[in-house]
Amino acid sequence: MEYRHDVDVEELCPVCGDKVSGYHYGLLTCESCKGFFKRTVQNNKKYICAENQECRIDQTQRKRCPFCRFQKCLHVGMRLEAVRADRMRGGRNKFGPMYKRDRALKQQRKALIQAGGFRMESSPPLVSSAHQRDSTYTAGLHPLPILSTTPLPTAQNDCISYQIPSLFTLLPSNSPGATQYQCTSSTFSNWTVKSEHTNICTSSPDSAAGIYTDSDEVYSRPFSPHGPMMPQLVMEFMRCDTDELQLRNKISARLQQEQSGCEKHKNLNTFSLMCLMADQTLFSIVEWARRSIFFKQLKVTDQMKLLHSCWSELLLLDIISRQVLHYKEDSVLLITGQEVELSAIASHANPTLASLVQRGQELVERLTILKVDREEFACIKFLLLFNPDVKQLEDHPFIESVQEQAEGALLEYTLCTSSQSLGRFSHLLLFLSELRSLSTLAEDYLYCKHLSGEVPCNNLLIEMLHAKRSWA
DNA sequence: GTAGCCTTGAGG
DNA sequence: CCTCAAGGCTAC
Repeated sequence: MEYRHDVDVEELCPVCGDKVSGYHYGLLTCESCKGFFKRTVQNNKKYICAENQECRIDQTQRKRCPFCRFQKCLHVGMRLEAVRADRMRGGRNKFGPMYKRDRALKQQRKALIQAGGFRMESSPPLVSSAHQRDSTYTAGLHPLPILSTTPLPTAQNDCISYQIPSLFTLLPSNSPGATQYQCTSSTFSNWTVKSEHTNICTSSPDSAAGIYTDSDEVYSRPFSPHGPMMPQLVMEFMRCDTDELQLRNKISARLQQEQSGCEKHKNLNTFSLMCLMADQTLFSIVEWARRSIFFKQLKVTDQMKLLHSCWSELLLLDIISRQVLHYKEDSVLLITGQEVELSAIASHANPTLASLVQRGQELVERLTILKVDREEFACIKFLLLFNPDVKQLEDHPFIESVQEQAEGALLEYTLCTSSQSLGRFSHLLLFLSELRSLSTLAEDYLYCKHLSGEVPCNNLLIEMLHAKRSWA
């Protein structure tokens, strides 16, 4: 459509295409999608899709599948946290400045269009590219991307029996309903991809952290019925979390299998065992990401870039959070449930490793004093995963928006739970940057060990170690 | 349950 | 004051 002066720029609802009535919950939407989003979030509605969770949502069909409609609302960037837990009317929220910026950008663009006579379709997205990705709901089939990691090195310590995994094979093939992710050729628009719908509305509680079912009662305060509630997004993050006990059993079984499967394993040293454990934990991290809200909406290429960039941070966070949540002075709790005395580690470690452990332990102690909880760790995981600083992301606006949402959710959560929330919030952000620098050191250490042939050939770990260096 | 219109109230 | 994005109300 050619720009006409009497038609305002882009005034169609990104969810259903109806006429926009203003900014609602983070972006310009129509009145009906505003109401639908509000009802869904306020009443904690659960919908089920009767089809394949890929129903087309437009003005005439939007009533047919609330599940897909809500997924689309989330996908285009409507913000759960903009629905007020206390139901207070009127006033302004924190999105005010964002709306203002967006308006200014739209004005600017309108002026440009008027001046240059540009065609509408070629205009770049302003707030989020997500709605444009969705507006083209069928995917062109394009060649699969080639994994741009260096070839796996030959095993110097070839005692590990399982096949070579690649992050790429872990990501798309195993995700149910996500078979449509394909790399788009550069001649096609970046957002020509069939969107996979997240499943947060119907996700079963058993896939979540076990104890957390799905209601507000998790965080509502008995003494204050209208008081702080668990922010919606934090609830979603918790739903994505891995069940610790299940994971413990799975990894313990896997390690036992590895050890009994091969005679040579009998004398696997502690370091090799730790690497195996890290490798298995990485698998669980990839699985967690794969089933997580927002992440599964990304194209595989972006998923890989994000995971390649933050795997060591997530791994380290996994270890640290376990120590904080089950704090025991002077010992380290492994993912298998075993405890190792800190003094034993110190006596066997070389100076580099000892200093890494020391720094990690300091972080654990600080977080233990802060009493950082599962919910905060869940937010931090998303902050690490959705890192907008990663280079060459195809859907950078979406990833940036998730980062902002996760940060907002964490802030809101600390507001609910702490009397000095700002101090707490900035402590947590500080922790984030310290975790990042520590993970870089740990990664370098591991890479050196790998080069000297001391890391067993547990493939995902090594693939990750190589990936970042080949991306760089 | 949906969606159009109404009321509210902080911020400019 | 006015604006406008929240929540509320209600005919359908």
